[in-house]
Amino acid sequence: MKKDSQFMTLTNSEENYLKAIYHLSDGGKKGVSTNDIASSMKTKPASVSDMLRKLGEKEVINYRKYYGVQITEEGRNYALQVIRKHRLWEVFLVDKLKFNWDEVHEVAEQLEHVRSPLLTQRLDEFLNFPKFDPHGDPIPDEFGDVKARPRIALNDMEVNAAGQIVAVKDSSAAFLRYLDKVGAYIGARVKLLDKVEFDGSVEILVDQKTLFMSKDVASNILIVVT
Amino acid sequence: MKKDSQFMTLTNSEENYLKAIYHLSDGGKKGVSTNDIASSMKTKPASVSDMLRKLGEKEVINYRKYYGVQITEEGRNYALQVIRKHRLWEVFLVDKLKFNWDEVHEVAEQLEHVRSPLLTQRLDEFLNFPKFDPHGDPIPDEFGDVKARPRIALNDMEVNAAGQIVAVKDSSAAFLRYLDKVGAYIGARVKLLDKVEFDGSVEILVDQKTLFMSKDVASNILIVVT
DNA sequence: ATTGTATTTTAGGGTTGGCTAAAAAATAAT
DNA sequence: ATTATTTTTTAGCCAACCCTAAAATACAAT
Repeated sequence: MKKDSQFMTLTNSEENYLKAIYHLSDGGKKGVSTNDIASSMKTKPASVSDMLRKLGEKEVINYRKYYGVQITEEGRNYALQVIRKHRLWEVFLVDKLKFNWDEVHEVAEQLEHVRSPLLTQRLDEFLNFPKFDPHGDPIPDEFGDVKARPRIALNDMEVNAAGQIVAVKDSSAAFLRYLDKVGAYIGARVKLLDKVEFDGSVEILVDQKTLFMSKDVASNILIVVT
Repeated sequence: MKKDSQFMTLTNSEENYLKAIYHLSDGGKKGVSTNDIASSMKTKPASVSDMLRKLGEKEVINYRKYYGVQITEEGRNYALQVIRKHRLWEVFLVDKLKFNWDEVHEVAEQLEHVRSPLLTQRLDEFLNFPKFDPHGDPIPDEFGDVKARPRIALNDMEVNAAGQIVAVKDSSAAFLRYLDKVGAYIGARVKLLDKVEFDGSVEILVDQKTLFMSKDVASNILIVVT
């Protein structure tokens, strides 16, 4: 049952699953597991299996029973349009309605499902074609293209600048263990409190704690300043 | 099963039914029929019966089988809040996103169901607490109170002013037949094209046609200028 | 008052999306 | 390699909301 992606419509629930699958695969083309989807959506694996069958029939994912799923080209485009709407609404809520950046998620989860291409286009225009949302995440354009986020090494941040950890250069087990121990996981928000001239080490605030980090370590952590 | 109206939540579908019932009863306290609800919602009477039972259990309507339904105090308040959201979004779409006034309904039908008291409040603020929507309908405030629309007789309109027929003073059958014949039903949009000094008669545009109307007739038609 | 018509409700069924419990398949452990 | 464990799927059930067909009730007409 092939439907052209231009005219296909998914239910809100299907859109939410697709979004979750998109986020869990995150660039990497490896499959996503049923359990991961279930826990990220706060639902049960049995419900996920059911939904994967449906999404597979609609060809927005490739589904092989007992193995993970991969999102298809159509699926990715569809997901990106939902994400586009979500992030545009977040910008609206923060910039125009004076919401705090941590109050917007739940409301945007509802607004992202409103179906009106004209609305999305006009909202984009009204907000002056923003490229990033209030969390620093990029807003896909109408074709699904995203602007690469300008990423810098943690030790290249300005003092008092804040941002989000988006990647690490060194991915040795020891390094990742260290990051995990101090709470510096991918996605964590960090603030650079001070730079030590002498050895280039930095004092940062991460996961509600302040700590010192050597220049060596800091230079391997990539940040998006927001 | 009594639920306090402050904390009760209805599904989107239940909200739509309640809104339809509210609009069909329109001030008058007489009951609304199952068939009327069905045709106004483009659904079948059997589906309506089912829903009425549910809405009755939730005490937003008084339901007696085989007789009409009446909306309760709680129901009316709930409906007014949905209508409030609908009309605020219409103002947003027209004033901020440059939609035409006849393009907004479908989108507002979706936006009216977004659940976030903070969003509604901030939107109201952002729009500068509008009292009427782009169609001239009043926007209930957070307590459900609506500002009475300033209504004037058709022949008291300014030349080139446009508005909507909201009521008639004379409701004799002959008069109503005449109105029906010329397409001047309640809710119709009219534009006053010219006034004849000599006899006080008016030239108007209604239902895509221009016609002359005596002062006597025009003075019995009440308009809200928009 | 009885009959006929229109309205409304009930009965039964379909779809979507969730659940639990049990079966099946894949993966890990010995 | 076989067994144990984890993961995933199937089977069966429930609730919301819609439908059609048939039964029940109300209303109108004689």
